[in-house]
Amino acid sequence: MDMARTRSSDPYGSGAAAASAGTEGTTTADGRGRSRRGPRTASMADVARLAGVSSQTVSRVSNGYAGVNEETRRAVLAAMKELGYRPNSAARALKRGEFRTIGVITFTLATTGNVRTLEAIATSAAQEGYAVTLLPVAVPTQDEVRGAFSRLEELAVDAVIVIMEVHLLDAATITLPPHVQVVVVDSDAGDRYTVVDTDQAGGTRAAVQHLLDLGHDTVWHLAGPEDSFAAQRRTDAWRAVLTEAGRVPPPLIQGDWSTESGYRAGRELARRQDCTAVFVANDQMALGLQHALHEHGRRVPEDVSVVGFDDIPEAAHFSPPLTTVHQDFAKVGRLCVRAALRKVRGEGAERGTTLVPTRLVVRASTAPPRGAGAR
Amino acid sequence: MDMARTRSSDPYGSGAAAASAGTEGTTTADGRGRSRRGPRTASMADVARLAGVSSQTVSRVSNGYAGVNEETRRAVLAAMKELGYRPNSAARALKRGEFRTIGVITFTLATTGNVRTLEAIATSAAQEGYAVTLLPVAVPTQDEVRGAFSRLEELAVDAVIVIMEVHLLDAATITLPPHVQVVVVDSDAGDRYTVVDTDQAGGTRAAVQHLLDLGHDTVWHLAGPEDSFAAQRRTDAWRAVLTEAGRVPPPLIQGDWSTESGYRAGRELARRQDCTAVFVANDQMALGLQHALHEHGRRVPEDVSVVGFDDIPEAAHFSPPLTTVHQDFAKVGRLCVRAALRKVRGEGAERGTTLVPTRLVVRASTAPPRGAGAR
DNA sequence: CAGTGTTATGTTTACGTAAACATCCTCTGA
DNA sequence: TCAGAGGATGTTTACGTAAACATAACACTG
Repeated sequence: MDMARTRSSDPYGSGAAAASAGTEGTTTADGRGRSRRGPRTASMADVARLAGVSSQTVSRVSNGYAGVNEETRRAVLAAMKELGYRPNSAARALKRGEFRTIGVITFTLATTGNVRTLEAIATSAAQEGYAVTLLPVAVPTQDEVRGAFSRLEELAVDAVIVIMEVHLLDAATITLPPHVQVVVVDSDAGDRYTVVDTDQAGGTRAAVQHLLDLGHDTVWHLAGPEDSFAAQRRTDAWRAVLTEAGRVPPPLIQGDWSTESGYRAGRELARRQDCTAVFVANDQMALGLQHALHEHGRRVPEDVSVVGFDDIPEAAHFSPPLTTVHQDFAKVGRLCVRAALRKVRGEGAERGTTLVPTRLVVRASTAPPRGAGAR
Repeated sequence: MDMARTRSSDPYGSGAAAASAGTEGTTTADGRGRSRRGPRTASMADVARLAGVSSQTVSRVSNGYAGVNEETRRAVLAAMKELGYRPNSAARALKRGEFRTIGVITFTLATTGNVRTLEAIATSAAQEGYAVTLLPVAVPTQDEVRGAFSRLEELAVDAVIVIMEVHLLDAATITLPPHVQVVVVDSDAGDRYTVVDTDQAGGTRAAVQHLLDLGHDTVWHLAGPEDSFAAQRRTDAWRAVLTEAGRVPPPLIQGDWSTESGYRAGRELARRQDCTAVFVANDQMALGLQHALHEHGRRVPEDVSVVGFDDIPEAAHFSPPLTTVHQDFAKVGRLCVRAALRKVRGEGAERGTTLVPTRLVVRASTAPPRGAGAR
């Protein structure tokens, strides 16, 4: 569509490499080249020779350009098949100046949100013909982040999606070469980057309001780590809703997204008889919290109501099933890829934040406080 | 070490690109090349010109070869910094014939095991200077798998790690070019591929034996999907242990790894009063199972003992905390990368299976059956 | 002080692809 | 019958890097 090309269905689709299938996995160095293993992979020149055409014609067939005689095309395809030809992506990338690859920098795959987003990104990217290269950052220090970016720059990548708190990014960004596009998830830096994020505030409002509507006097909050913008946004919104409703926000409790930290927080909260409702910043912590509450004889939801955030598939099977804020990770991933590719294609590198809406899923972990009937 | 090189600390480490930092994100096409965005990125030739040396000397500095005069080296480094030079990975890959990238084909990131393994792979690979390219397969059909491999072949990848059931791989493999190395997780095809896997049988034996030792007459089994080798292996081992102990294996219950399927299975099992112990093929299903049992008034572990598999971080906070088989995903990932790289480097492409041991973690979801004290 | 290394650097070339340009046909229409 | 228009194909070249092969300068040795 975009040129004079036909973009026919992938010519290397299936059944290639049959010719050399029986070749043993030779580990010796071959004639030319530097100690590469196995029989050298066929190049366009090889195909061209076999088909009796020029390598340019092979290129044309390979890229699906119109204007190749049907007979010639068939001959070339046959030669490709016989030799098990595959385009060399390095040469292609070098020539075209693009890699058809999106890099994803993420800090951890331990949180469901990151994983689900990553999966959606990979799927969307694949649909667009892009591959996804993963760049894990072991420790969330600026040095590490900078190192990741440094590696990424030498990496074959057209755009970068960062699933991470940006303030770690701030100092590191300066080393980014100007042609690499960045999209960020979980950030408030919409003025500097393109940001795609879940509507943290909206989700939080729904969650907290739900608890207030049930009749709870106030709502406690188990927050995510301080350095997460998502966590911070949820905390801010929680405080705002309570203040607007004329309630006094109880002291903030700090977690780190992990189930374990939820458990620790739960042990604290179980002691407080005045705590009847908790908004937890993610489902994993909510699980730990429920565990602790249960262990200390505080029943959910009779004694304490709990609302989570994420709606991981497991949440429906917690004890009790968790009321939580559903995030559309798939959509976040899709939008990230779309934004990244729009940037790559130069179709308006608009900055700003795109918010993906959330939805409150009410299950069995929330109920009116005891004595609410008396009101 | 491996050559006459010094492999000095990365010359592009930090603070590069400062010169062109202020450049607006120009979206126009530049002079040469095809409509690339932004100021063309500096090449070796540019650096060489600025530093007053040949590009080969730049190459030597870039790759940390010894035998470059200290003064020259400094001049080159300064020029690199000023121009914000980054090696072009496509050209590098083309020249060297390798991409420094490992491809990972996986079917889903919904199961903790896959994710944890992937994360470990990415981390190990990064340490070895390799990037990881993710190739999600949407639907587990042979066509899809073949498509993934087809894409992968054109992708910049030196080796492939497959986290998937191999029988899907069987028919698809034929299209793999001979120089791409494959390592498989979760397979019994050790004769054809290099396989790294958790010691499914050992873990299962420990789990089932633990339940028998507690005094249960027999142990039920909630299995993973039929097409998973890991699931199949666990099922086989479960049956073997029971048979060896002279017990009759109860009918098999089929799940699909998901919490939801565990819940459905749990509803079935809750009805059977003769079921006092269940070995569940993964923790996520165990969560659903516990939920269903609880919902139907069957207490864990008083009425029914449950053992899971995986030891996900959440398992310690289930209600009750889950007794489960701990898998060392990190080690699996590391071994995969090591095997893949050994193949890439041609250091013995040994086939065969490497097993990573497991460990039974006893928590609160298992107990003797009621009336066991009467024995 | 010619001979022989050694060290530092430059020149040529090839990796595989695809854009740009150049041919060479075969029609069409006046 | 031939100019001209297209269609089909070939030739040249460049992408950025790095191996292989020069070369030049210098320090020793006997």
